[in-house]
Amino acid sequence: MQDYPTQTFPAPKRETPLGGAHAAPGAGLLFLREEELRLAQDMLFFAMRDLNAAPDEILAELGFGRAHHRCLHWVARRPGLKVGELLAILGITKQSLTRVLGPLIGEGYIAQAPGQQDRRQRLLTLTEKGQALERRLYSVQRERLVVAYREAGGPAVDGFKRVLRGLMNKQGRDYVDGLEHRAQKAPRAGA
Amino acid sequence: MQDYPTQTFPAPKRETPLGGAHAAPGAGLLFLREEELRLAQDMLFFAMRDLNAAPDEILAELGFGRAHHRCLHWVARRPGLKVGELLAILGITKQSLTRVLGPLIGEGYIAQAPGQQDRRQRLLTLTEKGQALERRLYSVQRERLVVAYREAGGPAVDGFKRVLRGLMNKQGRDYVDGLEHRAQKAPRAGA
DNA sequence: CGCATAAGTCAGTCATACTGCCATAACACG
DNA sequence: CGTGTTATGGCAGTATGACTGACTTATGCG
Repeated sequence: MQDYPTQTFPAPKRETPLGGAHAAPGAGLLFLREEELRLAQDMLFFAMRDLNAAPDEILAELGFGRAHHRCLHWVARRPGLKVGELLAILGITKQSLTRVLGPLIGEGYIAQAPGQQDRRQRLLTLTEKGQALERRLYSVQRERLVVAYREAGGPAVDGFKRVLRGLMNKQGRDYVDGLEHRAQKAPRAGA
Repeated sequence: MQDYPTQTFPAPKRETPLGGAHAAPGAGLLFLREEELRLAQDMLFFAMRDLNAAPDEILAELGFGRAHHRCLHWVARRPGLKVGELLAILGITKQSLTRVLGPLIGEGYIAQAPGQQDRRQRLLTLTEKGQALERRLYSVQRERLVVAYREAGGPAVDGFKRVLRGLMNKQGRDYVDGLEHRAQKAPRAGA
């Protein structure tokens, strides 16, 4: 892993000579100003960088990378996932997936089973070893998520999810909507 | 770029045999249940994947990648940024940065100028060409952000930022707090 | 003057993506 | 039953973005 300095670099300059371009669209919708959208980019960058740092360390010890984490995560989330479905979720090519999935299967983290209706399919599940690793990776991210969620509070979490949902394509929305439906919770993101 | 199918894969299984582990921590804090935190991971994955898709296409045409986008973004955000500061933000090594920054400077997207107080420093700024590209990249992400923000509404955006802030390390928080302070807005995330 | 700092550079490695092409097994339909 | 399609797996080659370690140059500072 990489130990980038925790150094607090000097406060931002804010001389951006671009500030006035699409600056104030709706007056009432201040959160649509350029500066707010730029801030969203900044924050997403920092959040993803810092959220992935801890899992990356664990993965590096085992000779794995983020791609392996993504595989483990999605197989954990959807046991019995087909290879083709995993490809559609990850948005990578079959060959790229093979190089990640191969070692995970070879080292006994993920198991394959032929589909019952369609025996061409290889349904993916986590072995006990795979579950152990995936839970370990989850739990270090969990710590950070719990702190952030608890500090922010329920309504903020709700807003967080509403915005994230809006950033996704239909595929992702269908997935999360399906989850919420199954969980029979109060619908929070009105389609 | 990659054209993953918009295919809506079948609804999730939800047989996860792990559901009961840390399932219900606080009763009143339902958003801290395992399923909620897993959902956060899912949604962040989809949101980042889909938010980056459009810029990736533009970058690919020019022979660049996401790393170049990150450079352009941060130089746009903080004109006159020092190389060392950029390294601290990106969290990569000098050598990795060189390979990204080199072509951007060589092809005239980013310019360097010696620091006035300290002439060892190379202060980074966007050239006009660089500004044009960066704004093009920004604007395609902007579309998606605007839709998400507008659909979600102001309070949701506020919650979105609160949670993201909680996911960051101190470095990022100092940065965004500095921005908010400079913008003299009502403080929303109590430190 | 001597050490520290900011930045650049060289050489080698690794992980993760890509493309194109081919193989195998199983399903599906006329 | 045969042909075409689908699901998966594999090989060869390439590019990007990350890494480590060691070295150089220019500058700042005590």
